[in-house]
Amino acid sequence: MSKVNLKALSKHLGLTEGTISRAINNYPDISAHTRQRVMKAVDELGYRANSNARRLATGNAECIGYVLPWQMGHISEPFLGELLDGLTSALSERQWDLMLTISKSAEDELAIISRLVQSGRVNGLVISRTLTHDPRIDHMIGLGIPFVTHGRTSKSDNHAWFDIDNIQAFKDAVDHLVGLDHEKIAHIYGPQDYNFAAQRKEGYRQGLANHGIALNPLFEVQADMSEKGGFEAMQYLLALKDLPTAVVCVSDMVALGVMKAIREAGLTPGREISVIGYDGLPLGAHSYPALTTMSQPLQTAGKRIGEMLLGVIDGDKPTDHQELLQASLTRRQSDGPVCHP
Amino acid sequence: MSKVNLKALSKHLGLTEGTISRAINNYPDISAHTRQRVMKAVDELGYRANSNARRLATGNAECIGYVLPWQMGHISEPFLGELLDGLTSALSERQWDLMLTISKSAEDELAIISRLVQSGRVNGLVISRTLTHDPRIDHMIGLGIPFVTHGRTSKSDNHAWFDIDNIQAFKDAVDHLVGLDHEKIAHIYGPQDYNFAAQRKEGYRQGLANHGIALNPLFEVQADMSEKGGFEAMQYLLALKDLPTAVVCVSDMVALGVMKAIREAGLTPGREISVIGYDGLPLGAHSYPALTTMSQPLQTAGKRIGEMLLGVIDGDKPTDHQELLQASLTRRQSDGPVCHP
DNA sequence: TTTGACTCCGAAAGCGCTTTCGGTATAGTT
DNA sequence: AACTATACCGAAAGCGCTTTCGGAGTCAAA
Repeated sequence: MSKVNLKALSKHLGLTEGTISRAINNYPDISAHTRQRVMKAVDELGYRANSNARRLATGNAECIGYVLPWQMGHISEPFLGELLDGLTSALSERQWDLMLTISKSAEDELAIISRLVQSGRVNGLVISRTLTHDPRIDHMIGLGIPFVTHGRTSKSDNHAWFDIDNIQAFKDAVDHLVGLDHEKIAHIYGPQDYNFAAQRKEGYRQGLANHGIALNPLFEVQADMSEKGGFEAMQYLLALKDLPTAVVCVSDMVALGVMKAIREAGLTPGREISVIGYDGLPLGAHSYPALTTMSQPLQTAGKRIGEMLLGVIDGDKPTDHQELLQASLTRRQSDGPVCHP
Repeated sequence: MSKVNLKALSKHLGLTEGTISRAINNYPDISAHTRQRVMKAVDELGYRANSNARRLATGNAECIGYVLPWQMGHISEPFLGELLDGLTSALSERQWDLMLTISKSAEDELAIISRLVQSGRVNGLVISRTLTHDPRIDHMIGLGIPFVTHGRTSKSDNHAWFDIDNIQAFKDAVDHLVGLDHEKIAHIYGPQDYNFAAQRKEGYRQGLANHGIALNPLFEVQADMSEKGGFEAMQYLLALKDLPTAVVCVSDMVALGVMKAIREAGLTPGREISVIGYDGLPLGAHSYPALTTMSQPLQTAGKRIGEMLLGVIDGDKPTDHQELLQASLTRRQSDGPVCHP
């Protein structure tokens, strides 16, 4: 079975390749009768336009790229699936493709972006895990490629982004704990070059300040974004003379490690020490105890990001596509009132 | 800044486009001197070949597709990240791309495969979560596209695949439990149209048979591949008059739900009822209690699959790329000797 | 000097599609 | 009846690259 291309169709129908192309692409200068004939032949012969030829002729890749940071294979697990699901569903309506790349280093990442863009492989990009000062953004602006970031940076006024209100989320978490009479509230935060980690820490501090609670420097401890990181950070906290009665964690994964450390110290999360996570992973419902967490609307994030990017590619002003969503408290069993021994 | 393409380079260097192309692509009929000149200009002008033109001319997409089953956004989270990481790292050596698609239904999935292949977007495919009778395989064979499956089917002799020895893994799990004097061993299995789920159930049964333990039909219960599924399945088991003393689960996620059900029944996983999972997720180390599990070598799976696919695309016999790896027991705290009250 | 063998590059034909432009047939006007 | 307008399709250029082929030079061997 030889390739069924326009030439074959042309021979089969006795029409020019150009005419067939216009018929398929709904040009107005094709009669209804001819268009039907063409479509029938397309079905029968199983014709499908060669993407690469089409892309070359139109200069449109019909494809967007998602560049994942290196070392994110682990920390991203929670939202990677959801995000990809949303992204592809947004793209599928136009039959566009999603190209996925994973960088091995920061420089590598810029190189990948250049390659993707300059070789015409994609006409839009999505990046995640934005840094407070993110070189990727200037790089993409310099390349003139449409893009949407998942997360803001310290100055995100001039491009499209999707983000969760991290500051508010952690203020809310602190509010909730204060409402349970907690005052000795610790925070396990992530690497501060990640903007979301910086924002969450800021939200924690603002939350304390709102209630006139003085910041205890010993109660702020940094951790890797993993269960192990949380476990080790909590061990540090547990070694303090004056223990916190609550801990807000930068992520659910970290919180799981935190709870393990608490259990191993012979204490019970949610009783002696309350724990609040962030992400709202379904997983947290089955930990011990079930994790109270700030849930972010991940299911829609990917889809919205995809739609926003398509909008920017279509020529919308990037600044018209900036969306801030709120997280919400999902209360389970890892929080409780202060335990007065 | 106008586009820097071969024509621009040609004008700049006073060489023909064809000559420049051959110089860049290391044709032997280009003098060292000329090649240096060309490479220098390439660097200076920042030339990068247009992928779509190149793909059209060569008929090579330099891209492979990974088609994820619908509804897998959830169940795949554990290995999705790892697998993608491995896949892309295998591809990056050749500068190939990875195209990701997520189907919305089974028919949709076949349609996506057809589209990707017939439009020349990819020259190879990877599929995961193979079914016992998997229509995708015949479909891909019919299309004549190189592919590698992650997981076998009931008859996988004629194509390339990568798989874990599920039967052996679950025999090993049963062996381990029998070694701890367990006899009343239950199995929570996944949907049997998934081949891996069928294999694991078979391994469980063989394990019992090897030790002369009669199969108790009440001890086999099906669950969705999620924490929730495991939770509900275990609730069913806990309602039996004669409780099992151990449960082997089709996956770690299921096992987490199982342990929660056990805890809520006032029992302790690893004491009254041992629990063994499958996957070896790092996450399991921080559950309560830490989950004993059969670990599969996920870190290399993606990379091997990528390498195998490239081999098949290069013309290797698909049957030369079949790889079966063994899982290994990662013992933590959710298993223990039989508890005689 | 002629011949042969190389070396190196130019010329040109594609890859399969899109899109503009122009031309013929038909319909609609006066 | 002649003229303008409209509907519809053919012709051809072009997207940017690859690859084959042949030919002009060079050099050594005969």
